[in-house]
Amino acid sequence: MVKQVSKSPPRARGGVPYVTTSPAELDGDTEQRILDAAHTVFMKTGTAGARMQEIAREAGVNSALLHYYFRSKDRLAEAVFHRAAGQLLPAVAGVLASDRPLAEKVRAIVEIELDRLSRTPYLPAYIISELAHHPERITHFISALTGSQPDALGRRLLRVVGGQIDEEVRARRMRPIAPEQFLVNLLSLCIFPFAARPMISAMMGLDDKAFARFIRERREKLPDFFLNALRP
Amino acid sequence: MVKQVSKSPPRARGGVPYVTTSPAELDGDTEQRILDAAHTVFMKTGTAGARMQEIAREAGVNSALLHYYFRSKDRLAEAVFHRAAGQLLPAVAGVLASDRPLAEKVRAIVEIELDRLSRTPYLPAYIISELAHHPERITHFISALTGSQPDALGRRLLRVVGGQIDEEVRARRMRPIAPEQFLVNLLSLCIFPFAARPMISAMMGLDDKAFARFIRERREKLPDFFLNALRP
DNA sequence: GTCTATATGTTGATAGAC
DNA sequence: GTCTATCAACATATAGAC
Repeated sequence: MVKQVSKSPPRARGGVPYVTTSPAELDGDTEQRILDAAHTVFMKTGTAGARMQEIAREAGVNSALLHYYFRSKDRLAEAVFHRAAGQLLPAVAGVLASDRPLAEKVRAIVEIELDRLSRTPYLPAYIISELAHHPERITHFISALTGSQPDALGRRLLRVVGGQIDEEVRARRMRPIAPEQFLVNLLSLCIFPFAARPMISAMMGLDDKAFARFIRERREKLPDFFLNALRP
Repeated sequence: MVKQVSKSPPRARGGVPYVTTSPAELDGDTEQRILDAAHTVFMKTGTAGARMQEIAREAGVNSALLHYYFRSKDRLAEAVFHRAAGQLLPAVAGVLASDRPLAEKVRAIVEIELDRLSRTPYLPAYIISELAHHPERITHFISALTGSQPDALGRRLLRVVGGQIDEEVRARRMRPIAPEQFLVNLLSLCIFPFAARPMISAMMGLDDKAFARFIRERREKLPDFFLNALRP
């Protein structure tokens, strides 16, 4: 029942120099292949619905190897989630924390996020679903977003953006809005269409191509929509 | 393997007159209690993660009864999803289809949706997660939304709203926007905060109370934000 | 590191008494 | 309609050979 905590993972990846690509390394080493396979399967079925067997098949290895590298399904799930979480927002956080003008930030975020999500469209649904069923993974989500404590980053971003909003308001270039609402509005408009894609596509009768077109139009029009909302 | 299709469900609910509340009916009849319990459990764990046993416990009955009423876990999941899907959007669809002025529709939808979701905050994550893992349930989602064919309702709404937008644009009261973008923007702003609640709460350090306050502020400010975005 | 074989525990589902 | 008892099918995880 109680497992020894440190049947240490086979090796820490990273600093091995001068390794002439070994046979296993040809298409990425095994651990990486497993992680990728797990990512694919978890994405499609959700962690609870996924079978270790299928992940092994997808990775082209035996299922015992998954346990050799990741010890348990739950830890594998954590690893995958952690990596996935690192793809949703850190670029956005970087832009927000910078000292560029607010309007420029909005344009940059819309572009960055819509481009990224176009490449990994299932990411939002996966993250949302995972967080709904495993609230304890919020920690992973945050730490994937940054190295700092849970809400330290959030607070910093709110302060920075809040400051910029105040400036704009004082200069009569913007109507007041709470920075929390500002951020949630922006993220909602970027992320939700992907999270709710099946719904949206079905309701409006969009096939894959039409959806892509819809997103391209969005990428172009959304920044103005958002910025107009804040004109005084 | 092949199951006879029609070991018909025990009875069709609905038209039984003059039934002096039988003992079982006192706190809702059994089928209803099971459905409610399943709703709760599926919501929390997701369908794949849920256990029939736990649903039975939650309903206060034996797990064999679940199969008596719903035949299989999958059918129970369908029933729950169908009912849940009917809570997310039909009120919105009703407002959109009406002949009220566009601005009024926006205000009504924000209020209706935020009020409803405040009462059932896990609904969006559940629907999103379920649709991501079971694309085949889109049909249920749509038919729960209306009696009509898959995208018939969507098309009608787009036509109505599109017409109203055109009017407003011609009268120079609104800047042009595709009705698809209009609707997705509105729904994004209403629904996403609930779907991504754990993320948002963690990043901004909101407890339950602060989140509720956040939503109340949103209910008040969102309509103007949205309508301002479309000023010419 | 990677495989085969297997232990161990759940889980959805059914049979049959009441 | 509701319960008890039980089955058959998996799924996760480990042992141990190579």
